[in-house]
Amino acid sequence: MNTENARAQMRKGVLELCALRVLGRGEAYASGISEALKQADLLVVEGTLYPLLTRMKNAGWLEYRWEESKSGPPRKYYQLTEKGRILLEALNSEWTAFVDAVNSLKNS
Amino acid sequence: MNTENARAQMRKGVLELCALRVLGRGEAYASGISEALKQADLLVVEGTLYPLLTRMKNAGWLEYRWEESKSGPPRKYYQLTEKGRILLEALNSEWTAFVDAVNSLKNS
DNA sequence: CTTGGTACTTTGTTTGACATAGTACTAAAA
DNA sequence: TTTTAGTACTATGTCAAACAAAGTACCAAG
Repeated sequence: MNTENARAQMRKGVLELCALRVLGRGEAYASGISEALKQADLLVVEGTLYPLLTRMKNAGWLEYRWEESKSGPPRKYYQLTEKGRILLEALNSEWTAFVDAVNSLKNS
Repeated sequence: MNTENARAQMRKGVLELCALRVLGRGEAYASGISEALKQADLLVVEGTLYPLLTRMKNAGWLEYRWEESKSGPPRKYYQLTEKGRILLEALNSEWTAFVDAVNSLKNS
């Protein structure tokens, strides 16, 4: 096992939070979100991101609109719903508590 | 979806790190590790912890010795191997980088 | 009208946590 | 002695979700 694998494992647990955080900045489409995660060294592949967005949309956290593109097929621009915004706040709190919990194991 | 579920998801990605951190303090057996994780609000169930320890032992990160108990069957006391200690250091670094990465998504 | 690039979709595989039941050992109660 | 309760470890099956890979659709440039 390499540590690359370890980061992949860690990533899994917070993918939703990460995607929501990106969308918290404003609407975006899949490739844009993917790009933002890549910038943060939290790369995910298509086969993960698209189903994730669909799940979150079905859960009522996101909604989308189609927008034409000059360089290819139309894009689905996602944005947070009110419900999604509330969830994001809750997940942010969870994340902080979680990080503290893991860090508390470090010593002693 | 409740946020309790969210924490469960987050937990999954770092279970190995958490178990290794507990063992970094000194040898321990399954119930002791479970107790330590519970203290940190990172509870895992038997069906998760035992297979995890076995996987890590098979990977060469842990070894164990049997010790008799006055109140029940003998216990497997696990401890880090040299390989496990090196991995723990690497995972600690990964963890820090990972937390930074997720936090970098928070604003802008 | 074919080629290349982009965007989204679909299907199958794999991994690992979890639930549950089962085995084994000890000590104390009936 | 036999039964019961508590503790520790093991084994089996299920499920969710990330991932891999192939497919569909749209556009523009050659």
